[in-house]
Amino acid sequence: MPELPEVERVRLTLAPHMIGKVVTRARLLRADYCESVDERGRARRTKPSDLLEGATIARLDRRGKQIAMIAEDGRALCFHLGMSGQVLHRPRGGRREIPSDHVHVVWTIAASNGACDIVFRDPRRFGGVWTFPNHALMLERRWSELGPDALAATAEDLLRAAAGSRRALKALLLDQSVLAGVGNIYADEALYAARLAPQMPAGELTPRDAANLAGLVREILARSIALGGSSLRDYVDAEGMPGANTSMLKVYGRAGEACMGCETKLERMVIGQRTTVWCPRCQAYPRVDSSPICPQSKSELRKGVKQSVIGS
DNA sequence: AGGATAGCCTGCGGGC
DNA sequence: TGCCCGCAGGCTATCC
Repeated sequence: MPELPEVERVRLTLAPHMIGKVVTRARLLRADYCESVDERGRARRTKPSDLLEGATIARLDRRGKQIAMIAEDGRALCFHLGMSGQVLHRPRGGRREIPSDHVHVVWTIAASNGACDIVFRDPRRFGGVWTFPNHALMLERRWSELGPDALAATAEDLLRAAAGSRRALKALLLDQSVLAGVGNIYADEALYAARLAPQMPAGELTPRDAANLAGLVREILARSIALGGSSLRDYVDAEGMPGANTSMLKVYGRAGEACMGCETKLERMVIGQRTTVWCPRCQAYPRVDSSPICPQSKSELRKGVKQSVIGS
């Protein structure tokens, strides 16, 4: 389930194969997987040039769970991996096996040390690709609705959205217009670390809670990036490598098991159509002053980050 | 208008 | 062995 850390790993592992390189060929194998617009923003059939054929890639950007490819001549596209999307680097003549089913886009990249393909596959097709004649139109059409990137989450971002709101705190964290990049896994993990109940009305968030929660969101995401992301089912980066953050998860996927802090059986509930796992004691609501200590101190988080090397 | 809900889509594991 | 069902969930459209 690619969320911000997994998407960032894809961006980081894709970058050396694409930045400064020329796209010699771009193929869309499934027409309905990509939407394109002309200079006036009107929908049109996708052409290879829309998918950056002939362009030199200037940079790869990311906002939340979306990645953008920006060409030197201004053309731009962005994509979302949805639930099952993968963007894989395949060297020409290489031995690396890539499943050939569910492939929707293939970019061929020229390089002095040999050509390669960048293969976008997405079995469940919850993801997609959107192309634009210029970067500004991409920002306007696709990224303007997104909140600040969750790696830079602040207490103010949360408090602004939470003010007067009765929606569940977890639903707020999952709202991409509040913070871009948090998904079901990291929402549960951050709320557990912050000892806040997922069903708590967002409007009850105090400035102190918000500061703590924002800091934990940043640190949990940063640590996961450093560890290569969380591989639950089929997530791998562009080099086909799974992530090692899965073993760091304290509540996600552990319903019915014991809380690592207090041994209480973790409960499962549904919030906003999403499975939510939480500790009814550590994350008590209404709050209880004498709740036990859960093992997710900031020092422990920092240790996890420092022990890993963040790629550039 | 904020907030909740259906629907998209495939693969997989459990139960029979 | 094989089939059916439930479940996984990011996002958009739609409804209340």
